[in-house]
Amino acid sequence: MRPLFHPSIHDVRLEAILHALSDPVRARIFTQIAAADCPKTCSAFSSVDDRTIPKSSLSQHFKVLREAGLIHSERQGVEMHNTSRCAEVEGRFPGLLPAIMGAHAVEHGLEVTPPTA
Amino acid sequence: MRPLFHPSIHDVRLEAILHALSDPVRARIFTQIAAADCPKTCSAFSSVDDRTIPKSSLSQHFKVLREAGLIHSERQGVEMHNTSRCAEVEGRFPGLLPAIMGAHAVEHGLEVTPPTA
DNA sequence: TCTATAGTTCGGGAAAATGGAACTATTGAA
DNA sequence: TTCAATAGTTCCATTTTCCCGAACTATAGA
Repeated sequence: MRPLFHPSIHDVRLEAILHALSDPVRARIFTQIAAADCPKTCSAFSSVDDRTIPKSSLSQHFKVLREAGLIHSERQGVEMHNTSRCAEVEGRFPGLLPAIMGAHAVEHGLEVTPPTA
Repeated sequence: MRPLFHPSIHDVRLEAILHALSDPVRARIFTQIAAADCPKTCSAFSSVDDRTIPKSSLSQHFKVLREAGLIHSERQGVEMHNTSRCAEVEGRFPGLLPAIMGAHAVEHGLEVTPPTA
C-alpha cells in the first residue's frame, strides 16, 4: 500500500478545492471534519444523508479531499484519522473556506442567524 | 434552437457554482466577464491562455456557467451578450464570489495589494 | 436571395466517476 | 504464533461525463 500523498500548502490549487467540494458527498464529509473537534474516521461516513456510500467510493472521496489539500489523513492503528487543513488553506486563500461553508449552510438552511440584537 | 435557460436566483446551487468554476477555462471566462464593464461575446474567448478553444466546447462552457446561475446570456443580433450575475449571487451566497475570485487572483499572482497606507 | 458570422446541437471517442470483489495492514484474542 | 475481525485500498468493468469535429440554425448585411 503506497503512502498517502499530502500536497504542500503552496501546491494547493483552487481548481482542485472547488472540484473536491462540488460533490455533495465530499462537501458533507469535509464540513463535518472541519466542524469536528477530534479526528474522524472514513467509516464514520459510511452513510451520508441517508445514502449508503460503498467503501471503495468513500476511499476515493477521501483521496480527492486529501489531494486537494483539504484534509490530512493519518493511519492510527487499524483506522484512519482525518483532520481538516482549514487553517493552512486559510493562510493561502483567505476567506475561501469560510465563504464556501457559509454558502453550504445557507443552502441547507443551517445558517447561523447573526445576532441582530 | 431552444431558448436559453437561466435559473431563478433561489434555484442556484452551490454545487453547480463550484463545479462551473472548477474548470480553468470557465474560471477565466467568468472572471473576465465579471470584471468587464460591458457585455462579452462568446467568441471573445475563442482562445484562453494561449490555448484555442473549439467553438462547440466554448458553447458548452457558456451553458455550464449560465445554468449554474453565474452569467446571463442574451442574443443581440448575431452575437450573444454575456454579463455576470455577481450581484444576485452575492445576495444568495454572501462573500462567495469575492472569496473565489480573490483566491483566483492569489493563484495567478494578480492579488490587489490592500491599501495598507 | 446569397453570403458571412456567431452560436448551438449532434454524435462518437476519450476521460473520469462509481462500486463490487479481492487485497493489505493492523489489532486483539485463542 | 496463528486466526479472525476491522478499516481502508486497489483493481477493473460499467456507467457517466467531457471534448470537439461536423452539421445545423439564426441573424445581419450586401
